[in-house]
Amino acid sequence: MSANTYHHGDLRAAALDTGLRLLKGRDDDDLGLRELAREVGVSAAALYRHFPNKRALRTALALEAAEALGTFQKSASAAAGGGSAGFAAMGIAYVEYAVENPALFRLMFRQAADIDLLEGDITEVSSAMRGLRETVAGLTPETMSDDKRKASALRAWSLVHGLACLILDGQIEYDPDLIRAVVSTHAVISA
Amino acid sequence: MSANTYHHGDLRAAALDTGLRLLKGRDDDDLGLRELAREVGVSAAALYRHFPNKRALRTALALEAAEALGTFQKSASAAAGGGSAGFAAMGIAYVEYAVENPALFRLMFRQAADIDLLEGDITEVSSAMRGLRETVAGLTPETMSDDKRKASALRAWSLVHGLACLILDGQIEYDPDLIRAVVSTHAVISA
DNA sequence: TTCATATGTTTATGCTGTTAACACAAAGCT
DNA sequence: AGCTTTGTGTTAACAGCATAAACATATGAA
Repeated sequence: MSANTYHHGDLRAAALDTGLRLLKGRDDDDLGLRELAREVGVSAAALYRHFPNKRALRTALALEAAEALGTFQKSASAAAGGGSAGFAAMGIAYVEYAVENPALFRLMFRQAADIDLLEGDITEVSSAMRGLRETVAGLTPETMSDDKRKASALRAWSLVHGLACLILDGQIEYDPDLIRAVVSTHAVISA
Repeated sequence: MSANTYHHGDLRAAALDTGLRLLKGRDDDDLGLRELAREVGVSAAALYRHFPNKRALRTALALEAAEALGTFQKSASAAAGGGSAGFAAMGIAYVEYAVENPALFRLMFRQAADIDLLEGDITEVSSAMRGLRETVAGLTPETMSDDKRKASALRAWSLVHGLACLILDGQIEYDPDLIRAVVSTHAVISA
C-alpha cells in the first residue's frame, strides 16, 4: 500500500485507466502492451500478472467503454424526458459517443463477442450491450406482433450503428443536424 | 513470361488474387505480408516492388472487394426487376455480401478513406463506394426536398451497413428472413 | 553484345506479444 | 522472532511482424 515501492498497488486498475486515457484521443483502437506498460511506468511483462493476454486486456477495456456508452445513453434519454423523445435522444447519443470516442467504440464492438462470453460466466456483470438491446426492444409498442417488434428494434439499433460506423470510417461527414433528422424521422415512423 | 523462372510474370495480380482467396475464408481482415508471400511462393520483400507498403496492398485488395460488392448488388437489383423491389434487393445483397465475405467487407471499410484518396487521383477508377452512394441517392423520390432526400438515402445505407456490422461482430444472428423484413419495411416507408 | 532497368533474393533492424527465470515484498505459520 | 509461501514485479529471450538495404538475375533497348 506504500507508494513508490517495488510493488505497484493496483496495477490492473491503473492499466485500465491509462488504457482508456490513451484510447480516448485516438482514432484507431490499436493499443500496444509495451506502450501501455511504458505509460503506466511498469514493465510489459507485469501486465501478464493481471491479464492472461492482450486480448483479455482489450476485452476489459471494451467492457468499460460499453458501460460508459450505456450511462451516456441513459442520461441523454433522461434529459430528453424519456418516452419517444428519450428514445431518439438515445440514438443520437449512440452516434455522439462513437464520434467522440472512435477508438473505444471500435474496440467495444471488435471485442463484443468476448464481452458476451464474460457475461455468461460472471453473474450480474453490468452489461451495457445487453441493456441497450433490451431498452430498444422495450420501447417498441406492444400492439405490434413479436416479429414486427423484433424487426423494429433491430432497425433502430442498426440505423444508429450504421451511422456511427460510416462516420468513423470517413464515408459520411458528421453533421449533428443530419443525424438528428435521420434518427428523429425514424423514431416517428416506428412509433 | 516463361514459367518456373526467376521472375514471376505478374506478381501484382497474383498477390491480389491470392490475397482475395485467403481473405475469403476468413473472419478477420488481418493478412500478413509474409504469409501472403509464402502462399504466392515468393519472398516477402518482393511485394515491395509492387506495393509501397502493406497499407497500399490492403487498399488495393479493398478496392477489388468494393467492386465485387458493387457488381453483386447491381445483379441483385437487376434480378429483382429494378425499381423499389430492386432497391430492397440491393440492400439485402449488401448484407449478404458482408456475411459471406466478412474479412473483405471489414477490410473494405477499414481502408475506405484510402480508396477515396485513390479515386481523387486517378481518373475514372470504377468506384463501387461512390456508385453505391449515388444509387441510393438516385432512388429516392424527386418530390422530396433535398434535405429529406439526403436523410432518406443516408438512412437506407446506414440501415444495411449497421445490420452487416452487427452481424459480423456477433451482436445479432444472421437470419435472412429477418433481414428481408427489416429492409423491405424500410423500403416501403421511404418510398 | 552490352548495358540499363525491372524485379526478384537474402540479410538486417527495430518493433511486437509472449514466456521463462529470477527478485523482492507482504502475509501466514510455528 | 524467524521461515516459508504466495503475489507481483523485473530482466532476458524468442518468434513473428513490416520494412529497408545490399545484392542477383532476367528482360528489353542501344
